Amino acid sequence: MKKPEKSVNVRSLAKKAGVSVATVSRALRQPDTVAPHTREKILRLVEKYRFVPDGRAANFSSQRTGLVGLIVPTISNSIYAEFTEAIQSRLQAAGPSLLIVNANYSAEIERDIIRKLIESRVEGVILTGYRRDASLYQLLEHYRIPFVVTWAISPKRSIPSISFDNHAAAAEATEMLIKLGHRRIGLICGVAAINDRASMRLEAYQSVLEKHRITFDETLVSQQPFEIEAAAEAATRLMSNPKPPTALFCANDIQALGALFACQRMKIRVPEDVSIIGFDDLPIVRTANPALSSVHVPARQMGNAAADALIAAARQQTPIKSQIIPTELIMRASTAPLKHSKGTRR
Amino acid sequence: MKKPEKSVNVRSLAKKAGVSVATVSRALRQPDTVAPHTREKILRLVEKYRFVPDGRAANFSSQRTGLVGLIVPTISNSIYAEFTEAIQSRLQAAGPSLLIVNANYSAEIERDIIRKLIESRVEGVILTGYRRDASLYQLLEHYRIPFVVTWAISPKRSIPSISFDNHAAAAEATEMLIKLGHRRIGLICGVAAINDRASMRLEAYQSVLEKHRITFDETLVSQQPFEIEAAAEAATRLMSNPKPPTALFCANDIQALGALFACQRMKIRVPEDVSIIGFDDLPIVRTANPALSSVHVPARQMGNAAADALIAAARQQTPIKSQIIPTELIMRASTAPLKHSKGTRR
DNA sequence: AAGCCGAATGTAACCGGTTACATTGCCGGC
DNA sequence: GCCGGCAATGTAACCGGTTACATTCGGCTT
Repeated sequence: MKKPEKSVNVRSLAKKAGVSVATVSRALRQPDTVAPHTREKILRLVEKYRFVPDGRAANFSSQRTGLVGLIVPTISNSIYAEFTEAIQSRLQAAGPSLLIVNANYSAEIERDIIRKLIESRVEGVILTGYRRDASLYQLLEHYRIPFVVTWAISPKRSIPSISFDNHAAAAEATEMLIKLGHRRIGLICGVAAINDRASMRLEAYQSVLEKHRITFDETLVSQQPFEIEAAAEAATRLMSNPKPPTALFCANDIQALGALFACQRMKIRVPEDVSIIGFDDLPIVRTANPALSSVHVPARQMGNAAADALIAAARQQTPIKSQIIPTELIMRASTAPLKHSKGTRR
Repeated sequence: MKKPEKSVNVRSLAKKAGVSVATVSRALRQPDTVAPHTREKILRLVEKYRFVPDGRAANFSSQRTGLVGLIVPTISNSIYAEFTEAIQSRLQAAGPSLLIVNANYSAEIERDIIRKLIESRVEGVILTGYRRDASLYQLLEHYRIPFVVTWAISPKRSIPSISFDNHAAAAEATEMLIKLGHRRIGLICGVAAINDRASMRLEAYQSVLEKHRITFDETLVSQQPFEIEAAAEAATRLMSNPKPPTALFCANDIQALGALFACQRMKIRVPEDVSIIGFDDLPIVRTANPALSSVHVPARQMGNAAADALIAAARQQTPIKSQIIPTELIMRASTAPLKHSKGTRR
């Protein structure tokens, strides 16, 4: 009762064309090594039978997959879209295809993904963040799969990273708010326990406060998943503090927008009553009212550099060199010097 | 001078364990068909040598890939993120992995992608929009790869689609604006020539105007790529019209936000001076000020249904049934009845 | 005319699991 | 004591291209 349908393959095609399998394969891969007449006869048959060679067999046999894996924590945030597009266009120019996978901020999912990528023998992996089980890095090394960490600087020499410096970038933003005279500075950031980028930005915030002898006030910090609604609620809570902050540093632009909208609802003026600085510099925050100050993140360059590095590593056997790409704090209309309104602390 | 490194595989492992390759394979795939003692000996070796079986060989040999391809026009718009996540979680429960690819609104890229998906012998393909070369559908059919169109209802019976109705949804929004008394209604939408969803929404807008005997004014329509800045500029242009529209229908929420921000800049009040309706119902428009009215798109259900349909089609050989999923026009604070101010506004 | 070269093509091994089928060995029933 | 039957394991074909190496043959050199 089985289907008798033989799928067309190089052997059946070779028979029809009256040539050998090697000739068919060559006609498709290296057309100029086949006599024009033979080649055309074969290509006509390929067309006629709509032959699409089995890529698995092809790269299984040739021992090359032409695949690079990219693991991002989410695809909801469009900052990763820009990053992904940069990687994709670089890879496309060089050959390999990109396998985009979404780990959803889960270490377990990421573990499974990495395993699957190794199973499919990808020729490179781009990781987001450095914090993960050491055995995963060992596995990649064991299979000689070049990999590179992005969006975070790896603290270990053996783990190459191509990234901007989260700590420095967040510190710069916090410093700027202090320079503007702010002392009560709220922080809305991601959940540090599951997100090393959030954790580094939080650390930077704390260390800058400490440097300026401003006591850390836990009630001014809110760790939230990256959903605008959650951020808006967090901002509402922070601004309802008996001694509300005069500035908010949001370690993510989605959260900054949530904070902005929440302030507008509460009739708290930005930047007159509260200054806001975001992080990522998404196109949307440039267009918002007021346009939000934000830390510009070099997503595109980072993607380009990571892709180039992997391509080079796959070609030669050279190890990947770590790079640090600068960020830029872009000041727009959402930040202003602190006004010393009477009756309040200074 | 070649590397002497033999990668570990079932054969080398079998030798070390003193068993046959079949036993190794079974120890990994069907552990209970192997005697506990043997199984543990093998698993210990797998652990020791960090053996990760070659998935290409595995699914090449077993003739199953466990792969489903998803082609989206962009990953920048977070509405696709929700859709993608729904698909991913359904597939994960059933087994297959999801290959996400970004066609970037380009027919050529999409053509290459479909070819590559066929080459890798995916077991299903989820497409966005129905408008594409017929030969691509034929190729998929020829290779017996189940596929389904989403985000647009396919006009052909032979092409199954699981989608909401773009025409009906856009018509409902336009009707609502008319019902609120608006007669001069601007439209900002995607580029109809490259985007069948945009084109259907534009058509719906036109047909509703016609139904209400409102003459179509070309200067009130702007087709734009989905970037907030472009939409903001378009809105600025539309609102600078000597006879500006009293309502804007934006066939995409990103564009609606751009329009909202542009109006705020121009000190045009929303909804007092101009009503805005968006499309997609992104979380961000619910939080914006004013919260935007928008056509809620069933991205999650559509993703679930599409994934389920492909899984079913792959299991049995049943063809996929088309489905239409309802949308819902959600009215929020950005829309108001037309005020009959004579001559002036503001 | 013998010998050589290179272009065109053919042959078959190979990539690394999977799996149908074969084999082995042990137990219990009769 | 023989044999059926089952559990555990082994053997080897197979998936479908790729490619190293072999072969064929026409033409050119000397």
